[in-house]
Order: sequence, then structure tokens, then C-alpha cells
Amino acid sequence: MKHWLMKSEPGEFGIDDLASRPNQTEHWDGVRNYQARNMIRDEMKIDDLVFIYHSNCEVPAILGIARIVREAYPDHTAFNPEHKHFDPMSKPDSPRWFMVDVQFVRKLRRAIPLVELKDKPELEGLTLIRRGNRLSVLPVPEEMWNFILSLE
DNA sequence: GCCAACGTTGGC
DNA sequence: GCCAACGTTGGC
Repeated sequence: MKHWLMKSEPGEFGIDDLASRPNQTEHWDGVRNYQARNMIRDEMKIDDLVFIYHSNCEVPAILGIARIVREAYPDHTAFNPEHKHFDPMSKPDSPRWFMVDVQFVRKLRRAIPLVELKDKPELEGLTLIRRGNRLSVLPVPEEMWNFILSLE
């Protein structure tokens, strides 16, 4: 089983939004980066666990945990000209973008802020804290996953 | 294939 | 709101 981290903007769709969805489940649409797309499409498997991270907000932080409950399928928001994430290059018969469904698992006992994660030598090399990193979906090595949980 | 211009991300 | 870092686009 692999571990991941996915970013969301709490003003758009945060962990509380996920927790209040039917079945506490929602599709994770809007990823428009090839590196992130490849991980979603090729590597994310059912029951993989995901840290939910809030970006572009007052305190960027890891807030909780979700689980992959459906593997990659076409991101239909790319087909809809009315949609914010519309991409005319993505067609239903040759989709360019994919998404997974994630289900809320739990919140961490406390949010673990980015500034704190940056301080930890144990997390050196984690994509999240690399300078200039913009990946919205990234893998978390198991030992780093466990270390982050130990900070709760 | 190079690279300047432009758009986006996201911390601060 | 600023701006550094990065990805994408498109002229050549």
C-alpha cells in the first residue's frame, strides 16, 4: 500500500467539505499537471491512504487522512466548456485528465503546519517541502508517513 | 529544439 | 498583494 498527499484549497474544497459529503466520499477532480496525473492514473490504488493538505490559506497544514475508494477514471470536468477546469484538448474518447474518488477517514488530532514539517530533518527530501514545489499530488514514503503521524 | 513570454501555484 | 518558482505555449 502506498501513501500520498493531496493539496486542496480550503476555500474551494477542504477536508470538512469532504467529511460532509454523502458517504464522506468525493471525486478529486481538477488535477491538471502531468506528473500528478500520472501518479493518479498509474499508481494510486484502492485503500491507499492520503494526507489531506490545505494550501493557499492562513496556515498551510496537513489536516487529516482520506482513503482511495475508486481508482483512476476520466475527469469529466475537463469535457465541460462551462467548467472552470475545462480543457478542450481532453476528449471523452481520449481523456487527458483523470481523477480518483477519496473517502474521509479522520482528522488528525491537530493540524500539522507546513512550517513545522520544514523543520524536521526526518522529512528532508519530501516533495512537499522542497523549494518551489507545486505538485498537488505527491507520494509520501512510509517512514515519513509514520513520522508525520507521530507528530499528532 | 531553443527560449522568451506568459500563466499559475502557493508561501509569505 | 507580492513575487519566486515552475510549467506551458508558440514563434522562430
